[in-house]
Amino acid sequence: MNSKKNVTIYDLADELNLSTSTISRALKDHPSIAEKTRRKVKKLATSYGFVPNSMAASLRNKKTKIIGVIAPQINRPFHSSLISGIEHIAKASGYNVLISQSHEQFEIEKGNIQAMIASHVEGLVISISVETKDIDHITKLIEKGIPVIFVDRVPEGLEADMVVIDNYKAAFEATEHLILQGSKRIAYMGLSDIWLYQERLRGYKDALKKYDLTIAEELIETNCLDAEITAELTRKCLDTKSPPDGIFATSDTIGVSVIQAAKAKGVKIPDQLNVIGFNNDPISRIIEPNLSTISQPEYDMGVVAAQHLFNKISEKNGIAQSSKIQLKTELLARGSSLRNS
Amino acid sequence: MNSKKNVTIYDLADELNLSTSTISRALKDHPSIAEKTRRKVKKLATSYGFVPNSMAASLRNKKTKIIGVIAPQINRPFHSSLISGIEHIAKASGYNVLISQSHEQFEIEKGNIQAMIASHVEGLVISISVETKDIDHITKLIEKGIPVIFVDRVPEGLEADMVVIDNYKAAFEATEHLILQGSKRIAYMGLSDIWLYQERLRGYKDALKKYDLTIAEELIETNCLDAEITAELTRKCLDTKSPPDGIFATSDTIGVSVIQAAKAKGVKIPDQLNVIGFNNDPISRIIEPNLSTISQPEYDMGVVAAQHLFNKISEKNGIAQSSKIQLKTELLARGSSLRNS
DNA sequence: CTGAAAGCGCTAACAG
DNA sequence: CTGTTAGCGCTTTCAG
Repeated sequence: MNSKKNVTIYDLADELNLSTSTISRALKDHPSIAEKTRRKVKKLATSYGFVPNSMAASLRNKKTKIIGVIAPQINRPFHSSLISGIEHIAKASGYNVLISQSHEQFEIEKGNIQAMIASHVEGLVISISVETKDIDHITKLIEKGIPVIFVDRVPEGLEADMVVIDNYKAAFEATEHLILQGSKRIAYMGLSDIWLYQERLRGYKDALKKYDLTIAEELIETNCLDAEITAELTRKCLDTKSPPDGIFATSDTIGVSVIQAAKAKGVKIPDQLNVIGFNNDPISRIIEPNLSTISQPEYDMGVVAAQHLFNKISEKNGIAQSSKIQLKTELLARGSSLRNS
Repeated sequence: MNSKKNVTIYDLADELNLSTSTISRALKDHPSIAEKTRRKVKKLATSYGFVPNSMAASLRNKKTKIIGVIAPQINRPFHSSLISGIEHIAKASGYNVLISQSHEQFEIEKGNIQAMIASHVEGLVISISVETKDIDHITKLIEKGIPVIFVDRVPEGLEADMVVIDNYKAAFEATEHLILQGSKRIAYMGLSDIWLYQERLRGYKDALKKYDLTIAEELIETNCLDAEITAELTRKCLDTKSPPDGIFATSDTIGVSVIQAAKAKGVKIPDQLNVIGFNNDPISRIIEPNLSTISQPEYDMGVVAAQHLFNKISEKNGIAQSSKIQLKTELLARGSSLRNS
């Protein structure tokens, strides 16, 4: 099966009557090697199809050229694009990317992190699960000197490196947009279990306050777990005595369910109900009317997170100065919220 | 920064006045170690927070407990679900997953494979890029004894392990479905550059033949590269003297563009035009009318591919018997193709 | 500019 | 049941 055994620097050394140190140096362009020798070595190496054994190198240098990514779930548009961005930068820097998903479960997340450190990743990009409140398992990593960058789903109130958007501001703007389009009674439909959603909820409320609109608790639904539930909650909401004329949904998935449920009841969008979502998922451009949304630069968030991580990795001196990078979102006004004026 | 240096089995051995071999054995439940010693060792190990250095172990055993996945692009519903399935099984087997994307480019794919073998993955799951015709770089791997499983995008005419669907049959059934719904003149809109699409094209043609319908070359579009082009081609197609009354699209993305373009022209779907897509993407359930489609078990394809790979990895004796696993697809008939009878 | 030698941390004969 | 020993392949002082 294994036809030719792997060639090592010993084989090259023998062949050229040089020492392994010289081979090693020549291969990585060490300045103190004669140009001639270097070429000779490299030529032989390629002709032998020599591939350095990274495990041996890792064992010496404690560098694996691998970074890890832990996401709640990789088959979701947002996260897969995020990972795509990370992978892109990593490869450009000669790194490979190890990926695992927590499936939104705390225990799995902990296990994944263990597995990652067992694989000696040089750094980690983490988007925490909804269940993750206690982050000792992560702070321990950081103390141990392994660079960690949080992205999107960041833990509450921790001084750490992170790449995020301004969820408060984005939600504020989304809500304000509905108001400017004429909505007077706006509902919030989504979740609130993690910090990012709490920020959106806060932004929503503050926008209402700014325009002296009432914050009606009965119009705040924080339990939109799936399409079915969302549809049900939408119906309930629209059936109240004073139904909303605007809805801020914390995701496009939810926004789309809202539109579908509303349309099924004969509610005209946007004439009777303005809707805006969040994420700029592909589905937002398919639903009719097209769903207005907040677009997040998910791919770029991955890119920036990876770049940031590599900075941390290279600056060994690291005076552990933690920074928070905030990327811009964009409000995309589409049919679901643009009233014909 | 690095507070406590990593503990090694030497530290444990010293502490307990045992040899490193005993520690090593105790830790992995080697049968020939006294129950008592084993417990003692394990207890100390956990109390020290000992984490075995996988690089050292790898260097000895040539096992990294890492598999690689190469996909054209990870931020697409199909591939991200596929990867999700692979990751799931890998973790269950104690493996980590290294991921990279070829961005549909042959050279990048080659580079990724190099990087993977440099990271000493124990096996690979590959979905090749559209550009990949020559697969020497991969057969070389296989000869070298590294197990490879192809999935979905498989190279043409190679005896290798693969997990696929029956693209011919699925396309045949999709086309037949349109015929049974009353379509007499059916167009093919999609691509044809890789084998998988050629199979779909073949299935489409054979279905037409079976029902004695003419295969009109002017109704076969194999260049639907993006939404814009697809819309344009759809318009062109519908403007011909004898326009189609049915369209088989090789992906839901294309199918959705077709529907949008047709609706914009005032063509009634499904009354005047039946449409069916492929993949069961989320968007297929958002477009109106909902797009009929062929659902592929992408997550399961990942699961099966990973299981298959682990089989290959464990059976070192490997009489390299290559197998092709075919998973079932399902035709989901929805509004875009169901004529009110 | 090149070589000798030690060692990264773990494993597995082989020998008690 | 436990210990001795010799590496896995590479890097890196320290000496020339």
